[in-house]
Amino acid sequence: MADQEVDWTSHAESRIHEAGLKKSGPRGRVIESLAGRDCAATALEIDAELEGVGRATVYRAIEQLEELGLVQKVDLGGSAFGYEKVDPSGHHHHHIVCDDCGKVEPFEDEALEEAIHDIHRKGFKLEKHEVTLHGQCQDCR
Amino acid sequence: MADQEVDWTSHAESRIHEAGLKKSGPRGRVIESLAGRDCAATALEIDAELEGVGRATVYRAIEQLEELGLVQKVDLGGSAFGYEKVDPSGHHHHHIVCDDCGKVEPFEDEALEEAIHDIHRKGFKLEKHEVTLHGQCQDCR
DNA sequence: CGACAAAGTGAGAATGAGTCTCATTTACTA
DNA sequence: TAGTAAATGAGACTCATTCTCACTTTGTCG
Ligand SMILES: [Zn+2]
Ligand SMILES: [Zn+2]
Ligand SMILES: [Zn+2]
Ligand SMILES: [Zn+2]
Repeated sequence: MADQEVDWTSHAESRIHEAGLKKSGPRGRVIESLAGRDCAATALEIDAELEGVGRATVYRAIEQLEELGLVQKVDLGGSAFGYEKVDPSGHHHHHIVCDDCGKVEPFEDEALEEAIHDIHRKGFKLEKHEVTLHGQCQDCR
Repeated sequence: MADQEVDWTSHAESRIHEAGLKKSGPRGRVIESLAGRDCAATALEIDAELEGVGRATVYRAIEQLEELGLVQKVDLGGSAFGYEKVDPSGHHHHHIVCDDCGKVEPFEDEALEEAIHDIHRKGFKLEKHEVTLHGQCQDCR
C-alpha cells in the first residue's frame, strides 16, 4: 500500500468523523477499495468486489464521499459512471477513452490546467472540471 | 431558421445519403429538432417533442448521426445524456453545469482549445474532447 | 410500371444502472 | 446502560436506453 493511499484513507475517515457521521465497517471497506485504485471504478465493480456489502451501502458511501469532496464522479463514456478518490492536495488527472474498446487511461497536463484555471464565468462559482479526450487506442487502429 | 441550421440539416441529409442510408420522414424530424437547438437536448426531450415518432427511432437516428460525426453526446451531469449537432467547421463549445439546479450553459474558450490541441498521447489517435466545468450558478449561491 | 431486397419504423418487452423503502443493527452519548 | 441517530442489506422500484419483431417504406433493377 502506497503512502498516498494510507493518507487518503485516513484523511477520508477523519473527514467523515468531522462531518458527524459514525464509523462503520461496510463503508470502511468501500473506502479501502477506492483507496487501492489510482483510477476510476464503477459502483457495481466495487459492489461486486465487496462480498457482504450491500449495493445500497456502496452507493450511499460513494455519495457521502462525493459530497465531502473525497471522491469524484467521472464519465467514462460507457453506460455507468466511474468514481475515483480525490487527492486532498488538489493534484488530479483527466482521462483518455478509446471509443472502440472502452479502455481508459489517465493523463495530466499542466498547460491544460492553467487554461482551465483562467476561465471565469460571470454568475458561476466554478468548483471543479472534467476533461475527457476521445479517440482510438493502438490496438483498435 | 438561421443559415447555419439550414447548412447543418442539408449537410446531415447528404452525409446520410452518402452512407447508403435511405431517406425517411421520422429521422428527418429528429434532424430538424437537433438543427433547431444550439445546445444539447436529451433523447427523451426530442422524443416528447416529436409526436408520432417512436422512441426507438429517435435513439436510432441519434446513434446513426453520432456515428457519422454529425451529433455528439454530452454528459450534463444528470441521469440522461444530452445530444447536440456538430458544426462541420469544427467550431464548438463546451459546458458549465450548476451542480445544484442542473442548469447548463455553453461557453467557448480559445486558450483552452489550444491547450487541448497541444496534447498528444502516444498510442492514441485523439479525435474529440469533452470539457465540463462544474459549479454553482447565481441563483443557487 | 411491378417485384425484390434492404433500410426504416413503432409498440412494447427487456435490460441495467441507480434509487428508495423498511425492518433491523450498530455506534455514539449522556 | 438507555436513548437516539446513523448505518445497513434485501429487494422493490424508477427510468434511460436497448432490443425484438412484425410491418412499412424506399430505392433499384428488369
Ligand atoms: Zn482516473
Ligand atoms: Zn484538471
Ligand atoms: Zn452545448
Ligand atoms: Zn473544445
